[in-house]
Amino acid sequence: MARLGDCIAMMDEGIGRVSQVIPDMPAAEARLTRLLLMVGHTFDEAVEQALRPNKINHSDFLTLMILYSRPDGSSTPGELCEYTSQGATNMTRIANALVKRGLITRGASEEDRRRVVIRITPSGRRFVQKLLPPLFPRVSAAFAGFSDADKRHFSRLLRKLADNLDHLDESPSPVKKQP
Amino acid sequence: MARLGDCIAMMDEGIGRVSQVIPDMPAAEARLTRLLLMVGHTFDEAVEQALRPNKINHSDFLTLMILYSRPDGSSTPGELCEYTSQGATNMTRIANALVKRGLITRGASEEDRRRVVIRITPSGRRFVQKLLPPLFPRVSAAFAGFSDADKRHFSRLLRKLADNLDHLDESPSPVKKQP
DNA sequence: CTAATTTAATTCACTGGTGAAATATGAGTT
DNA sequence: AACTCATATTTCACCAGTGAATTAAATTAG
Repeated sequence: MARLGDCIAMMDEGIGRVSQVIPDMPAAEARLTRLLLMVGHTFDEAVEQALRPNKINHSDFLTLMILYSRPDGSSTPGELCEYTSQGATNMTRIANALVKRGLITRGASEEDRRRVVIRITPSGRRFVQKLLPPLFPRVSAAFAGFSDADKRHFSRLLRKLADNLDHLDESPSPVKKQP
Repeated sequence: MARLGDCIAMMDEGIGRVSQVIPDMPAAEARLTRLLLMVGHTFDEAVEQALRPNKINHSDFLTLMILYSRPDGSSTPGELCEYTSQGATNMTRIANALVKRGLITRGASEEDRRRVVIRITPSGRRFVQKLLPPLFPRVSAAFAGFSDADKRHFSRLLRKLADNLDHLDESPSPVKKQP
């Protein structure tokens, strides 16, 4: 597989050429978008690869981590869908897989019988505690050479992007409401 | 679907709680990793959504864009795999789809008859030229509020991350080779 | 020159994820 | 209470992407 640096160099040149043919393209923003997508995708792959020895995939792991991080260790499919950005369909599959491995339990809710309550098991907690520490060195290595200021800036810029994305579809011309 | 800002808030709290149980976790880096993955994923979705009216998906579009950006408008499946981070299997499917729509042609290479030469067609070029401009406002909007310095910093940090990722698996302890 | 190895692309079987429809419960209205 | 309407989850059919095996051509070794 090509190194990411080579892909980026190639993308830089490509956008340079395209922006000569189509001059009103926002080339700087297009570069940043491609850059973000490429780095994000590679990060994703790296996580998937790090999890593979544990025979768990990223979305199953993320779901389990959310349960682990909850004070009461429980949630519902609907809520997990929201926070994992997964569709309900896929959450059913994820829950099936985690139940089969004994990492979570699935039970009916008392208050609202449409709801299903998902809860991490002791075995699930042990699994997380065993799985996490080996990931730490790679997580740290990914940000090697980042100063504290770099980390703050990066965090700020990503959060700003998130905010922009949240408002992308509302008010294409955000004229202030007339009072 | 939950707003990204809510997912981020929830992630922040979750990592806070987990890092109390597992104190040697690199919490700042874990936060940045999750942030990057979440924003990257949402960007991906936004692109996919913007492309949907044109009945083309992200990887098919990316492949076509690479061809479009080439001076000679041609490449090979192997090369496209490298630069799109797609497997060869999937590139076969992508090429099939684009050929069927008449956006590219597929022919045998003269020099190396194992190779297949893929070339964008005039119709493919028109398709790209028609498709791109409507994307520009959203691309710009995603980076609303980014100063030029912000963009430079963001670019620098992403490229640094890319470089780190390229070296993640080589030399976990980068001791200089003994001469 | 022939045999063994490597490289490029494809095919096949499978995993992961999505949209639309089905099922079941809860909530609001008259 | 009976009738909508909305919500939560699951099922079904399909699209997208991957690893292993296959085919064919080029390269290297003997």
